[in-house]
Amino acid sequence: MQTAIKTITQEVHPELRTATALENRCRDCSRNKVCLAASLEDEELYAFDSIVKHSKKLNRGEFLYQAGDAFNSIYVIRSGSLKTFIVDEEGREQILGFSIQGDVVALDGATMNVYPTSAQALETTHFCEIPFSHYMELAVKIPSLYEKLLNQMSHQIRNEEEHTLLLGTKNAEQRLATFLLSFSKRYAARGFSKYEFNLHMSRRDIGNYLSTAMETISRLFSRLQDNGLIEVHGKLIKIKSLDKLDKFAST
Amino acid sequence: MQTAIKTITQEVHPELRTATALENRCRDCSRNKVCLAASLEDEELYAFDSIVKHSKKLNRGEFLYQAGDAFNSIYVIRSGSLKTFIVDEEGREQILGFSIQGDVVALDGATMNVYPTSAQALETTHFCEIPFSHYMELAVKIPSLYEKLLNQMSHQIRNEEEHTLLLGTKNAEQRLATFLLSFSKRYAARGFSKYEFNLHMSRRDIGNYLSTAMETISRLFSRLQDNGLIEVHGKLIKIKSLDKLDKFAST
DNA sequence: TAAATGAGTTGATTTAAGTCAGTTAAAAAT
DNA sequence: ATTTTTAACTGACTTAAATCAACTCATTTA
Repeated sequence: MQTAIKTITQEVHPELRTATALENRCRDCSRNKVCLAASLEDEELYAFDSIVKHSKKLNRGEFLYQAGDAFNSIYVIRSGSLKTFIVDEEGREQILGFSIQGDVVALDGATMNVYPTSAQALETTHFCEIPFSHYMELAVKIPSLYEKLLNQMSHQIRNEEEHTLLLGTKNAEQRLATFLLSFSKRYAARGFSKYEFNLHMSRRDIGNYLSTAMETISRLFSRLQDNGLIEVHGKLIKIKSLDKLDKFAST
Repeated sequence: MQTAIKTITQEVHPELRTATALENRCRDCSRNKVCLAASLEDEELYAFDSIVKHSKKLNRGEFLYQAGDAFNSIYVIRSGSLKTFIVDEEGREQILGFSIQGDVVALDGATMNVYPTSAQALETTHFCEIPFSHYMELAVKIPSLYEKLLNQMSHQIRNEEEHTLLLGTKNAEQRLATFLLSFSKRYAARGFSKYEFNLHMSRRDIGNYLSTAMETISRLFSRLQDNGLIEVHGKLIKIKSLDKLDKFAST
């Protein structure tokens, strides 16, 4: 089951993948429809472009920022993935979310002096960095930038609410099924397959996010597989029946 | 234990309490330092004032809005309290938070067509209503209004994150202790006693918010009381030792 | 290429908290 | 005031998931 079958799921859209090297300007970027730059006019896009640093890269395990670091920038993920987490007084880690391509991260730090949480790459990950003070200066001239940010933030609030709903109303199996469905939807929304994808985080991370012991996560993956709902090949997950998984998730 | 000793805790600041009837304008409002109106110049405050409806009132159990209602306004609580919650596909309710005086509510609906969650009064509660579209129009002229909103939203994100941390890393007793401490802090920040206050929500609601059965909440109140950390008189809670409660909460 | 380290899986056992049930206390309704 | 209804409390018992432990597989380092 641990056979390292490397999926090519992330590569079904070569124009997205290979574009990375070329896209040093927002106007050329294949993601400028979903990014904070979305729906800006030519001239506005040019101004926006000029405040963005386009080529930040992290390897697996490296931090984008850590709780306590001076807050300067927010980030948009161009490719790859990361986890955001918080550490309590006793040193216990709590994962708050997993961010993938197109997601804006560090919004919880906006309007604070330091990042309140940490963000760590789960694989090689490319970002655009947006210095927040520059963004806010530009927003005075282009109010739609304020609106984009508000939009992103209210969505982030919604995500946190859904996470709370997940933890509060569902048992471990339903939580895992919901987790898988949520990744399926997010990948689909980005043009990738909703039936197979890599979960780059560890089983421990999934368990932490779902408030469930790693061992239980492992057992549940096996059970879902035994029931024919999914196929598990290490980090590669194939969903055999979205419908059935959906029933498992809610009932 | 259930003796209905009505506390006067909420009334230690008569100027705050009695002000309600008089405060039909932001400039006269005792809360204009903490509200979205905070730090506006005279003229700006006047403009802001003109878009606000100041005298919305709900009785216990009445809804401020329900999930699915058309989104129009955000609200600031002038006095009283409410719970916000979400209902899942199966009809299970999940309480997301409790809001008290000075809190801004409905931010998760901003930038959506309908409220994604519901808000219900826990007692007689007074609000200012702020039509969102008017707010956004005014913000184009007064960019600091955008910043206030962003500020409120990032704080809301932080609150949700802390809630997730609470649910994910602490056992039932620590969760309840943390819950009490959080109310203590919030009341203190508003000029009320940090040692005694009314929890206007039911034990069931507390349990729901903390992902803990109502019966367990009841037992834990008794236990904390037996250990001399708090005194419980129905909904009135007196904290006997903040220090000890703090140790209970984190260790 | 062997050893070491870490991630993941599976089984056995324990436990924190849930559920069920009965009682008491407080509000609400008559 | 008295009854009815609802909320809160407490005890007995059950259970979902955690913990503990042993093992496998994969990846990294020597």
